[in-house]
Amino acid sequence: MSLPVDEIIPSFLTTLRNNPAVVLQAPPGAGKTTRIPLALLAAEWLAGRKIVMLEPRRLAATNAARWMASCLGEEVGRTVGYQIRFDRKIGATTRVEVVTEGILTRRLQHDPLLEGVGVVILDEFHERSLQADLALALCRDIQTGLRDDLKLVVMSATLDTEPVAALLGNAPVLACAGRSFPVDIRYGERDEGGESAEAAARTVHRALRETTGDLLIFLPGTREIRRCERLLEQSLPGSGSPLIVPLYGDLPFSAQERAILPADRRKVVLATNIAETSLTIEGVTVVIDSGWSRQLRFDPASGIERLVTARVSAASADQRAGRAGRLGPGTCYRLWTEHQQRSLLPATAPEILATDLAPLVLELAAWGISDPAQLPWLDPPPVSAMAEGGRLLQLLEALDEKGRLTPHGKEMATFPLHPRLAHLLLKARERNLGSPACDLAAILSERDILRRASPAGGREKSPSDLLDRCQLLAGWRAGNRHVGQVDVQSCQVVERVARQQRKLLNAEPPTGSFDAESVGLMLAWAFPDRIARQRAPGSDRYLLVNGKGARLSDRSAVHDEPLLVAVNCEGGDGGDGVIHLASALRMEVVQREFPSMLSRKRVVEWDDRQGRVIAVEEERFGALCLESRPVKPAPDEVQSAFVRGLLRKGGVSALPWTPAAREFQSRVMFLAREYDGEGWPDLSDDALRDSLPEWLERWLGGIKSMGDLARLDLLSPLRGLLDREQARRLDVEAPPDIIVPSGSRIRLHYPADGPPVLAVKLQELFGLAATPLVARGRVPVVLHLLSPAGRPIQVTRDLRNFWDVVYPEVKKELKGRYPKHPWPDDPWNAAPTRHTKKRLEGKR
DNA sequence: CTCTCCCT
Repeated sequence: MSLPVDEIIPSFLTTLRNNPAVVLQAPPGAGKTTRIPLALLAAEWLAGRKIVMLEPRRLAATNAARWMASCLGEEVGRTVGYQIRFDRKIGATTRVEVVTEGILTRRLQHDPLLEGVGVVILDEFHERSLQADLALALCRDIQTGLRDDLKLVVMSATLDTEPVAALLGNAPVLACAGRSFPVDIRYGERDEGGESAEAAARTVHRALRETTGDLLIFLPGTREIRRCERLLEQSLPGSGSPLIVPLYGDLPFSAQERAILPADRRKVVLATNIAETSLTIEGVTVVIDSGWSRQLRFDPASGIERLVTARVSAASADQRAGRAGRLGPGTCYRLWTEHQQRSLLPATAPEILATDLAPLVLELAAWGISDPAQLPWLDPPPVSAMAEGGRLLQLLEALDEKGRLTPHGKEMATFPLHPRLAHLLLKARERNLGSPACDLAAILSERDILRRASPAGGREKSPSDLLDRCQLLAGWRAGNRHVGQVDVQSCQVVERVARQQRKLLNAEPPTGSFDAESVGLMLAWAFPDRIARQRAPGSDRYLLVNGKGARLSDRSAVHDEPLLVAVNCEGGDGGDGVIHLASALRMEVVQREFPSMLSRKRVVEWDDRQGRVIAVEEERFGALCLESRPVKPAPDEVQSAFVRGLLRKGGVSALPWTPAAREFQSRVMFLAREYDGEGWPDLSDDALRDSLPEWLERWLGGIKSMGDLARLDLLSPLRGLLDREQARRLDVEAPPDIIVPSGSRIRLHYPADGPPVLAVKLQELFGLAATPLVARGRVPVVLHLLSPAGRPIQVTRDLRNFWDVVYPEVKKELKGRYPKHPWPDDPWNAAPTRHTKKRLEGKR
């Protein structure tokens, strides 16, 4: 059978012979995965050296190897073999080795010269997995270093090939056509927003009318799949209706098979991204794409990942649409508009830009590199995520304080596990906890063995979600049939991983006995940055070591633990994160196991609730306070804590202001305005707040509570802000009051801006011609002239003019309204008074 | 109101 790629094979072989690297761009169905390695097998210039091909998935690796072997009429493991985790079919005569990503990385680390290998092929490179990017960087490093005879082939379906060709020293690019059928793309008429399940269900009805063949619906996650499934079951008639089948990674194998294999009637498959690349479904001619998928985001600040529902990229949408054109012409309904299509990102961000890079930092350190700029990258690993990865590796003792690989880190790098779990195993070995650690690490690294089906609630409380799972695994191993809570398939996978680790660690066979304390300890080794302290007794809110907040999920069996390890923690959108899996941790264990991370801190603080200064010495673990005991504070500590508390509470307005103190303040502020630049202190509230410790602290001796403070005379500290000369001038130039002609002493009011105000009954000023002056005679006061009842009559700064012009006008009306008071025709020569006529006469 | 997918 001939395939499209056959046409370019001769030119591919000569180009690769003459160049160190070639980029091959070919869409799915071109036949590159099987034809290229077989073609190289015949190339004499390879002189019998091996061909290693990288595949992103195990199934793809074994299928490719089996197909090539059958093309040669051989069994797998003779000329063509493969190696994936737990399965190796490679013999002495094998020349084509198909391997998955982790295998290639281990092999490169173990054999950095790639002895006996002539070509490395990176298949499906457009998927841009972290491991593939790393493999390319390391292979190119080998090629430009010690092995200039090594050939590299990058095969890609949709990637724009220029950047990778440039990275490989302007490698030639060969392209060939694919073999797929046209797909009719039908855009939606409006933006469906986030309601993808509803929109998808409606479109299923439409597609069932308009098309034939099976339907594949892409939805972001299980929640939407379940919702869409319910909607369709309610709206489709029972008999003759199509088969509705969900498909996602957490489903047991048998349920996945039901979705993939042909059915006896029309089929509607509701799937996640799993159907985009990993699984191919027989008989699909119609695709409905919601346009959304769940994507992982990594927050370098907290080292925590979170899943978001985001728009797919244009490349992803094309890949999804292509799923309808494998058998014959197909149809794809896109639940977004043609207009929105233009705003899609061209491609999904490569994994290296969006994930935890601690494993990458360890691989690079093992390769002998501390600065990633020493290697070629299509997208350099982000500096912040690399730094966070380095910090974590230091916590895990894999790197020393200078970022160099330690012997412990070197051993960690040999384990097929995340560095957290490799560290857990090595620490556990020292403590004779090897076998339980292997179980724990296996559970943490594989899919959850606990069945998710049961709704929230109904689960027993437990000190540890992980202790529960370890015990369930032990029960399954012992053949307990009542373990309906576990997924048998997941247990088998976990057991295989655990067995591999026991072998690597030289650990005892599993005993099945676990205790909460050692599970907590082991988890604290692996997740020292996820230790969390309960905010208050009984609360489900926690504070993590890194200072971030998190809330215990209802799905966790852990409840009301003062200290725990937040093993699976999902970052929140600014607010609290969610802890999905947790394990209790004993205080003494932290104190014993992490002495270098503990610190003591004396805290003297104002406590609002108790209304007094409290002093404690805290034992801290990062941002967490593990223990605090009361201490006796020094007087100066109390005072500064008090001031800080005051400032927090409400600034200077929280001080015990009296009218006299406020008046003093405003008088000084008046003079400071009048004599700007002559050294008067700024007594505004803002300035007082900023200098609170300096001017108030020494007056706080013996004050321990708000009650004590209320008895403080604020005038004294405020007076302390003036020097002797200023105090003298204040009394003269901004007097608190003025004696008016009637003999009354009247308060002057000093407003925040403008001149002072004298509010006085006008009769008390009879005979006075000149407006009173302050500030060495510079500033006339503002007179608020009042009626006998204290009502305002006139505001003026020109008293003479008032008597001459205004008084004659208003006198008549005042006389009518206040007949008992004197209203002389000649105010210049009348006696000033605050009394009525009668009293004046009586007095006389 | 739950966790997309893949790999040593």
